[in-house]
Amino acid sequence: MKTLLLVDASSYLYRAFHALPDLRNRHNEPTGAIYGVLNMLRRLHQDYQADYSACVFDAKGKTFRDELYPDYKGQRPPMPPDLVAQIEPLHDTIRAMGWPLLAVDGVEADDVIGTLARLATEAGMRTVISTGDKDMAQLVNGQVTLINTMSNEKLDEEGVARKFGVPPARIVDYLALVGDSADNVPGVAKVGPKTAVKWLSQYHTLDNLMAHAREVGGAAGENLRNTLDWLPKARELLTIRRDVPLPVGLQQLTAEPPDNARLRELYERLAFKTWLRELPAAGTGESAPDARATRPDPQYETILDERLLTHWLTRIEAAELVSLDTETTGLDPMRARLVGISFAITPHQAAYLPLAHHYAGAPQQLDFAKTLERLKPWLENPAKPKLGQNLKYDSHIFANHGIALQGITHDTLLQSYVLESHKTHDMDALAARHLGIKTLTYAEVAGKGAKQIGFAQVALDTATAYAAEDADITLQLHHNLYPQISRDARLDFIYREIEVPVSQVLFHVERNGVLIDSKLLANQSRVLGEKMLTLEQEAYQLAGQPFNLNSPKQIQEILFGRLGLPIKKKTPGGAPSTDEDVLQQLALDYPLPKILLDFRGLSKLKSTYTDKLPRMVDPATGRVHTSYNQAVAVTGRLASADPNLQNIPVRSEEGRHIREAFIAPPGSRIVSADYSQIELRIMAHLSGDANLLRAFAAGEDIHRATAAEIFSCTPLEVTPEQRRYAKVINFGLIYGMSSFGLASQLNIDRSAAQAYMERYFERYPGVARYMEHTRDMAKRQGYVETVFGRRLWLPEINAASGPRRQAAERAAINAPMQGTAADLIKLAMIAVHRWLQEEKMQTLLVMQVHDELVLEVPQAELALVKHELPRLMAGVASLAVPLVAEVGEGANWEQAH
DNA sequence: CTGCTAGCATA
DNA sequence: GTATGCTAGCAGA
Repeated sequence: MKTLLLVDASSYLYRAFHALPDLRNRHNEPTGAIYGVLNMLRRLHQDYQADYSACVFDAKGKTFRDELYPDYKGQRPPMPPDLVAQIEPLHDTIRAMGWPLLAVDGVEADDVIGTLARLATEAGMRTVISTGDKDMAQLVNGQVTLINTMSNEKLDEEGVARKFGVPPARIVDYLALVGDSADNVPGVAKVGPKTAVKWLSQYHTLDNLMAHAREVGGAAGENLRNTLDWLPKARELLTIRRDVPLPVGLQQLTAEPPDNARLRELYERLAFKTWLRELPAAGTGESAPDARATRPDPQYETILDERLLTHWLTRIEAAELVSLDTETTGLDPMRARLVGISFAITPHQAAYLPLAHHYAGAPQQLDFAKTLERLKPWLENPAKPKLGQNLKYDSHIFANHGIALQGITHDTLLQSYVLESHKTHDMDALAARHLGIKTLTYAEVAGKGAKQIGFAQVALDTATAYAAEDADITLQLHHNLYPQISRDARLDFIYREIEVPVSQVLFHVERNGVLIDSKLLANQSRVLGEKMLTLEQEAYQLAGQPFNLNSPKQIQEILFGRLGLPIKKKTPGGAPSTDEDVLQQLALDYPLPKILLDFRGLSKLKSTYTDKLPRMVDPATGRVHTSYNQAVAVTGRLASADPNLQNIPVRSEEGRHIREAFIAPPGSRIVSADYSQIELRIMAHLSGDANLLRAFAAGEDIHRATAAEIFSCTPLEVTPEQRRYAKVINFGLIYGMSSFGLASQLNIDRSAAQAYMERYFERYPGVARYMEHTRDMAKRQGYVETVFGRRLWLPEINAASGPRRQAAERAAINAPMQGTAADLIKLAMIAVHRWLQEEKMQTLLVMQVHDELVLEVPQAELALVKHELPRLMAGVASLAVPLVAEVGEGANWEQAH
């Protein structure tokens, strides 16, 4: 008779987490629960030589029980972050051990086990279920037994009857009467095991007991009669399903041989030293004491002759996926030149192709131009899949040499970002985190600081060790990370349909650059400088001495020391603050603060923008090329740097002049389109609030509509002041604001702010519910999601520190809205870029500013773009509210608004 | 030369 | 109250 071994891993996970000491590895990551579950699996593996086996986990997602009974598992506290953190590595290890692992979305582990046990019984197999959960007793029959690996208790039919007092077939009836506090399913009040067993032995079944409920005496009988409506539902909740659809059949539940290399990596990372020693050492057959020796020696070669180049080219051409990395002369993507290229096709094997190393005694290298020509067809072939770490950068490098890199299929930077946007994604960190490998750092091969040398000056053997490792590690990371993405359809969408394609779009946007009127900015700099000089003199007069108006420290000495002005607030460092808010308050009573405010405003404009932007013009293209960081913002937004084009002034009159310097070349115009009220619309969609949805559907002025609700008047009666209040409240909601924050923003007292917020939530109850729900989800699972399934992790959501936790709660409220907006505009960028390419248009996408796209449009395409752009932007998704994009056009960015 | 703080520009 | 990046000043190399 064949045996199926089923492990109710989720039930052990919790128990191991609470039962075992807080073990940690050297990165201070928790490992105790992993250890406990693995230990149990190893024992089971020894005790039962099963023909088929599966380790079953609960998967995420609501199940039919949540639908049936919203309070299901309601009392259960959210999973502690230290436990959440252990799930991934545990899954990885179990897979590496060769166990079939099942986690079926929307189905609890119990139901997966119930269904498999039925299938096995029908196939004439014996089933052993390893569980710590008494509910499973209902599955026991002549062929199905339970084993509690922690207490070593075994239960067959007789054992169940002995332990519970009822046979397996009556366990569900028994549980319905007694209730299950762990799942928050109530039973009959005052009825415990004793009464339940007594009733069931007298009436045999729950149905029969209910039919004769009238006859049952005592207070418990009364309670029984009061619970008659509930009991069938309780029974349904507690009944383990045996008929759920499963993605695999019994035949697939055969153990694989262990992947010892992977186990070695995992045990090293988890610091399970004993088990590590038990592993057969790679190749040598002897045990390996330390981390380095346990991995196969990587084979890295340097390509210096035609024969080896041909060999690698042949392999690359045939490979399903090639990991690729460039080494360059610098970090500026528009200007850096190629020094060498590395490739990897299988883990632990890689090659470095040096092309431009220049140092005394450098070996002869293959001809730069000829070699690139040989590589070019493969590099430019979209049908040859490529993998890299931030291939947007490598695309620029190749573009600098006239090569258009195509076939970008995977990017580990983006994989890590999609999985864990809140962490860092540099390769050294990824290798340490996911592979337990300490990689060579750039500083180790090229030095740091002033003494750093260019990569072209790095000796070839060192260069090979570094460059080949990068390609190799990237490949290994891909094997580790991508499976984690692909098993979740929504994450896979974010990665494949948003991040990977948008990276290509950003490459083009960066390369396009934007035209700047440097003369205009120089003029503005001169004017600003003159004004600043005047203000400076006035400030010296008022202070009675000269001082540096750019130094908060000196300002603080003058204002609060020499002049004795009142201190309004302190900086986090404890010094008296001189920020805008403080100076504005002081300006009401004193002249100097106003001067300082004006000076600061001008100084910021001059140093950050009018002086800086002309210096950022690329001499080769005559344009400014920003660089979009696609993997820093935890919410999914882009970040622009070198220079930052996402914080060009717009609010002040002088500031807006700077936008006049963002121009189009003769014959073209600047077109800008921005999403209208995107985050509030997303809030309406996410919350489903009827009132908010209606206002957007009707195309109302949303702040006016809000004001009308809060102040109980018609929209027409709303005063400008009331509308301003409503606008502050609407924005505050997006930021997860408290009444305290609202009060300080509106300069009103806290109780008034509280009253406004209460009034708001009265009028928009769906929004209130949504905020509650979001906080709750964040605490439960440690992350929140955008509409498209991007995960936004909140590591501090269950922090012990009150302020930190509250900050995380506010971030949790904001993240789905900011993140969904980011998803939408990324989709829009992809759609717009695709359209421009397909139609072979001359129009260039030149900037993205969170909810706005800026394009440079030749006169001939102007009408078409102005018509199509807002349509494409509005059409990327259909939410419960209409998306609206507003388009403008002008000779410069300022006019286009 | 590097790293930190304060302050401030945007969505 | 959310999310970023950049500047100047300043302290310790």
